[in-house]
Amino acid sequence: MGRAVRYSKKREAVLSAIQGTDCHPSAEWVYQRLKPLHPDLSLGTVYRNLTFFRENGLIQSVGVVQGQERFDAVVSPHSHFVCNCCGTVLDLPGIEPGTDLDRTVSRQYGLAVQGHKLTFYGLCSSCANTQQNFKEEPL
Amino acid sequence: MGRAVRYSKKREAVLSAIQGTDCHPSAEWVYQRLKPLHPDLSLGTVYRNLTFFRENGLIQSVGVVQGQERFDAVVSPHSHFVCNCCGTVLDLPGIEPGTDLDRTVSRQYGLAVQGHKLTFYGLCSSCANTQQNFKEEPL
DNA sequence: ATGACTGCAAAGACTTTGCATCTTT
DNA sequence: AAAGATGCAAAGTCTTTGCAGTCAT
Repeated sequence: MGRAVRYSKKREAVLSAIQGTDCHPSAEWVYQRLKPLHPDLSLGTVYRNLTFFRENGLIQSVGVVQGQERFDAVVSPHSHFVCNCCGTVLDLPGIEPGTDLDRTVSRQYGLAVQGHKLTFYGLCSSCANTQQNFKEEPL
Repeated sequence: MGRAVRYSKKREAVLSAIQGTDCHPSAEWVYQRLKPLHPDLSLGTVYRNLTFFRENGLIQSVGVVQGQERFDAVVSPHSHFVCNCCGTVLDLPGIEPGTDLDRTVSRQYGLAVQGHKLTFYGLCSSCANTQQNFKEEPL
């Protein structure tokens, strides 16, 4: 039988932190966020719990953005937008690739498809404005 | 004016290595591949050239797979499949999300979309067989 | 009591970078 | 000769892990 799982205040806090934000946080973000409330929290614990939650399907990875893995507490299918400039990650509800594309790929290529990620890249509004300013006031 | 770019044997070799395979290599793979032919090649040079090529649009990043960034010399739009078990990356030509989805996202969310990545995850044929064997012969 | 969870710090893995040297132009 | 490219090794980041102590059941 599988290993028993016990309650822990830190674990609960880590999950709440992720579920309570829409910024698709990194491990470091969660750590910084919880450190004031849990002064003895360690970064290792954050990593261990993120792995635990992902393996148990409570959160999913959005992928690695600018060197840091980002997580999402929303596990229902939806796409993301990543700002190439500041690394902000946004949800794009309603944006999905063609219907049942997983099955299409599975059949067409004979692969055991388990899921997919659709991620858009570009500049968020804020960074787009900054870039514009640079254009208007070249060095 | 921009900085001049000069020819270099190593740079050419790095690009050829990527263009000459469909395995979507990592920096380490390129390094190991070229080391016998260029005994004085350094890993730093591989990284510097990969960055150079990506910034100049000669290659693109497929994303980080099992901790290593993977590259693709095919920069025309196409999707990928990543094996969650062995990390193999496959091209999926012909698989694309809905027509002009970039523009749809751009309009619907007011974002400056520059592109997207559509990646499927699952088990490749080889790993799927292995998993099956495990099922058939449980511990 | 048992064994899961944690803090701490060391180790690991991947990537970047400073500087002297070599190469291209 | 000027400036870009490289080798080497050190440093930088992010993440994982071993171990002893703590906490939940």
